[in-house]
Amino acid sequence: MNDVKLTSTLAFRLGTLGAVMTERFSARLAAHGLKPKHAGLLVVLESGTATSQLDIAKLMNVAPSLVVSLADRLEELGAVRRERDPVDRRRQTLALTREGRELLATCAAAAAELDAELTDELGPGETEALRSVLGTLARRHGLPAD
Amino acid sequence: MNDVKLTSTLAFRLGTLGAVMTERFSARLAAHGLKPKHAGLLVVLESGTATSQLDIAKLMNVAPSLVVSLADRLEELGAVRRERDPVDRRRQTLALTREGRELLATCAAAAAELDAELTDELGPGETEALRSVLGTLARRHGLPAD
DNA sequence: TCCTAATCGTTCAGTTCCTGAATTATATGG
DNA sequence: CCATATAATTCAGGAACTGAACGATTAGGA
Repeated sequence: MNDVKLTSTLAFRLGTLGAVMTERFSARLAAHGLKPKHAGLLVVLESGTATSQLDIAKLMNVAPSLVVSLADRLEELGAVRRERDPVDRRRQTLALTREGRELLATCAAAAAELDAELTDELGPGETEALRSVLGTLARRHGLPAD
Repeated sequence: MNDVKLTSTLAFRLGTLGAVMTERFSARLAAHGLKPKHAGLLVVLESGTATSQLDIAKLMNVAPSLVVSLADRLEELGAVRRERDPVDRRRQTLALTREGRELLATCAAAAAELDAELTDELGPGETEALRSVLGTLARRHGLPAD
């Protein structure tokens, strides 16, 4: 019988820490009328990886119908423009507006504050190690990277 | 204007990776009739930090009514025994059974498998660095540690 | 050229997970 | 003892998400 402690497992700790972080992130975004997934959508748009709503849904691992409501909200805030693709008129193309880019920068600033809070009592070496490994994992597992 | 990329932020990456991990964890637990929060409750019980349902709720940052249903399920599986505290008969004391301990070990094994999967392409140094920093963060931020 | 099948966005009903308010049982302190 | 506080429970409801159905558009044969 393998005798591993659940709490000292990477999966468990990433899960718990991740939940804490997205909750804090969510609290900050609320002031701007956004939820974490809105920020996720903005990220996808900025990356240019996908513009049609279906592609975005696949990239975000989310139902297409959810992208609709996320996009509705962002359009409402003027962060995103919806345009029919003239080549294939079934497709809706989402484009970041200037306000959208600003909003994304605001989200990034909020996240940076959380980072500072999180690594408060960490040595600079530890912080850099964490940043580096998380970057590697993000790349290896198909998550949005730089 | 601060020019941080949201995707390269620790908060964002921990959130995303954490979501991926708990989803995978959830998928494995499903085979045993459990959800991640059930595992969380088992962890709390094993730690001995809290036995009354209200204390458990506080520790888990969750509504007391949720603990009721989590405990219901675990009792159903024979993983937990509910006993009225004879000193204060309002309190329900939750105690891990042998089956509960076994179930917890099963969860830990599943998480360990996920760890292996996650760190597949990481060097042993990186893996150890990650484990160490996450341990530190868990301790600093009041999350369950060993 | 039609006609059928596929694709995209959208709507909407339903599921899941969780919270907060009421309820019951018990304890505690003037 | 009585008023008030506390523990567990039940239950209605909210937030977030999914999946099925639909309308509009496109594509690919015969």
